Amino acid sequence: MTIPAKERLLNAASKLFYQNGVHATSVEDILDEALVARQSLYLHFQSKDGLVAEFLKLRDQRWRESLHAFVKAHAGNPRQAILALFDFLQTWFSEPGFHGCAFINIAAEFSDPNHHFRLLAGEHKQHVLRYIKQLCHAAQLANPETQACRIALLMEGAIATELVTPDSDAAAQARQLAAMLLDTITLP
Amino acid sequence: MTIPAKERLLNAASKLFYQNGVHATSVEDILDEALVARQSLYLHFQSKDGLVAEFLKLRDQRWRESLHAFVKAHAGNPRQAILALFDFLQTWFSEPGFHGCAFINIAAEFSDPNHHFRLLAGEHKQHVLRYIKQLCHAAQLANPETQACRIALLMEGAIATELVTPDSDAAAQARQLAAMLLDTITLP
DNA sequence: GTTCCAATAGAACGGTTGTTCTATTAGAGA
DNA sequence: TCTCTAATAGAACAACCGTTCTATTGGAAC
Repeated sequence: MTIPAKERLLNAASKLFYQNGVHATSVEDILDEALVARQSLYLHFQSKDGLVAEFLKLRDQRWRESLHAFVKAHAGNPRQAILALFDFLQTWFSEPGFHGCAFINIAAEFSDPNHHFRLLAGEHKQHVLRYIKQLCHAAQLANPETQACRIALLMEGAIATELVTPDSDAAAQARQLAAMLLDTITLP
Repeated sequence: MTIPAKERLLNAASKLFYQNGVHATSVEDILDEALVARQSLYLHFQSKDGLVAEFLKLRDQRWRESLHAFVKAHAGNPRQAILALFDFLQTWFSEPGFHGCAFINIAAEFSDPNHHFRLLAGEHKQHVLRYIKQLCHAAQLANPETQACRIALLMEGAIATELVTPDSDAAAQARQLAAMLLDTITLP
């Protein structure tokens, strides 16, 4: 019935790490949010850093699952599937508490490219790119790998823009650019 | 001859804040980097936060000056001026110590959109966008304001992509997309 | 030479950080 | 009932945080 402490900890940490950043979130904050004893944290996780790593893995998993589900639900044809990526962004942006890409934010907070968190961020982006490549292949685009990189770049641009300029309708802007790209590619 | 303490402080703080983030940079770190006494910091700045604000203002000024100078030097015609934005990004990315956009990073570290740092970040992006709009007007593009937003989004996408995936040649990718956009706009 | 100001060194402040230790409690399975 | 496990409360830890205080130094302007 009651949610076990480990799960509550991970949920609380995920919320706070994403919302306020890793450095700005103290262990005390997490304990308060999760309503869990201090010792329980070190019983289930090695350290705060260990908890951060678990947060990133969970975030990667959940975010990509949401993306896949959304595209599957909103894709009539392969071309629409690619455009659905940007509709997904739009709904994501409108959610309360949106605070950009957790993995871009991690890269902003930790400068060493070889830091464990940074490697997890790189893996996340690789997984997303691989998925976009699948969609580009399915849409039978010319140079699908190149197009996938371009689509990914448009998504990154929308996410970053929405974070600093929330009233810019960045997802729709990026969607229009993607549509233009698809037209330019498929026409000749 | 010798650089005054205030300037050394601001330079050291700028380097460390940009490289490692605000939260990860301690006052002690700044003093060590600047070779300045502790009291001197509080003699020239109100607090660490005050120093952060000065860093952001200086960063905004210098970065935009570099951009303007580069475009002025590499722009044969108005269309080339727009593409030069992405050549500027490419040279920026190749500089040692590149660590993304300082203002995106600030937004990642501070969640409150009304925080002073966030407002400074918003102003920076507004200034850059205004400049891009000037270029789009000069190039006599249809719907220049809309095109400027798209160009800005492509730039954001390149910067974010380069941060997490340094081997992706993001600036060139974005430049190609911009060129396609300009062709699509100007042809009909 | 005296005054003035920028800059220095270094201790001290209260508060917070992540982590560990000790001891106790509640509930489920045997 | 006894045992095992998960979870709790709360003190304690050393280290670090941003900031302030006191006292001193060096050089330039007058």
